[in-house]
Amino acid sequence: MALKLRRSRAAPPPPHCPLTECMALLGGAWTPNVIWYLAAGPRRFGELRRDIPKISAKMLSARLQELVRRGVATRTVMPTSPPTAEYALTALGEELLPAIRAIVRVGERLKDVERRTRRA
Amino acid sequence: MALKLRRSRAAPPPPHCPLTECMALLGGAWTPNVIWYLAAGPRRFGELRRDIPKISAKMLSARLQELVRRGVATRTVMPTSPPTAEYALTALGEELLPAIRAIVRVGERLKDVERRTRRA
DNA sequence: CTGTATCCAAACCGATACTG
DNA sequence: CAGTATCGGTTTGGATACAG
Repeated sequence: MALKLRRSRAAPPPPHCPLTECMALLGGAWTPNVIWYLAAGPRRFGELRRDIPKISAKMLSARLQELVRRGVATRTVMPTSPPTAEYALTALGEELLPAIRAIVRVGERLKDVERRTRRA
Repeated sequence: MALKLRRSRAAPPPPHCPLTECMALLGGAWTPNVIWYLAAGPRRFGELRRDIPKISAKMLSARLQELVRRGVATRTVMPTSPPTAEYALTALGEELLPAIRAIVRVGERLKDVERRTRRA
C-alpha cells in the first residue's frame, strides 16, 4: 500500500547552523563586494573606498574589522608617512571565493530572468 | 624601472550588480533555509513552519512571496478542504542550490577555524 | 591617509490578533 | 490550513564631524 511517502519527513540534513553561520558573515550589506575586491590582491582602505564608491567609511571599517576578526583578512600598517594600511585575504578568506563566485553566477541568472519576465 | 604595478587598477571585473542582486534575495534572514527545505521536494506552508520551528508565519509568508515573485518558487493551491498550498522550487530556484551548498561548505570551515583559534 | 564617534532614518523581524 | 494586519523593538546603515 503506497502511503504518502513524500509527506513523511523533512529535508534530510539539517544544515541551519553552518548556513546561518556563513550568512552572518556574508550577509552584511557590502561584505561580498569587499571580499571580491580583496581577492585581486592586497588593497588599501582608500582604494577600497574608490572600488566601492557608494560604501561609507563607517561600513567599510566595520566590515574590514569583522573580516580581520574572523581570520578572513589581515591588516598591515605600513610605517610610511602618512601611514597606510593594507588589507589582504588570508588562506581562509580565499576559501570563500568559490561561494562568492557561485553567488555571482546565480545573480546573473536572476537578473536575466527578471528582465525577461518584466517584458512578458 | 619597476613601477608600482599593483596599485594601478582595481579588481578586474566589477561584479557589484549580480552579487548584490543575489544577496538581496539570499540575504533575508530565513531565505536560505526556506530554499534548502524546498530543495527536497514540494512542501506545504505548515510543513515549512515545522521544518523551521523558529520562523514566524509572517516571515515565512513574506519570504515565500518573494521567492514566487522572483521566479524561484511556485505556489499551487490545491482544491481540497480545508485548502492546502504547495510550494516548489522552479528550475531557476534549483540553480541557486550550488551557491547555497558552497555557502554551507565555507560556513563549516569558518566554524572550524573559529573553534581552533578560540582555543589557541 | 586611515579611520572612529555620534546621530538619525529606514529596514527587519517577532508577537499577537484576526480573516477566508 | 493558509495566510494577512498591525504594533513595536532591535538592528542596520548612511551622513557628518572629528581624531591620530
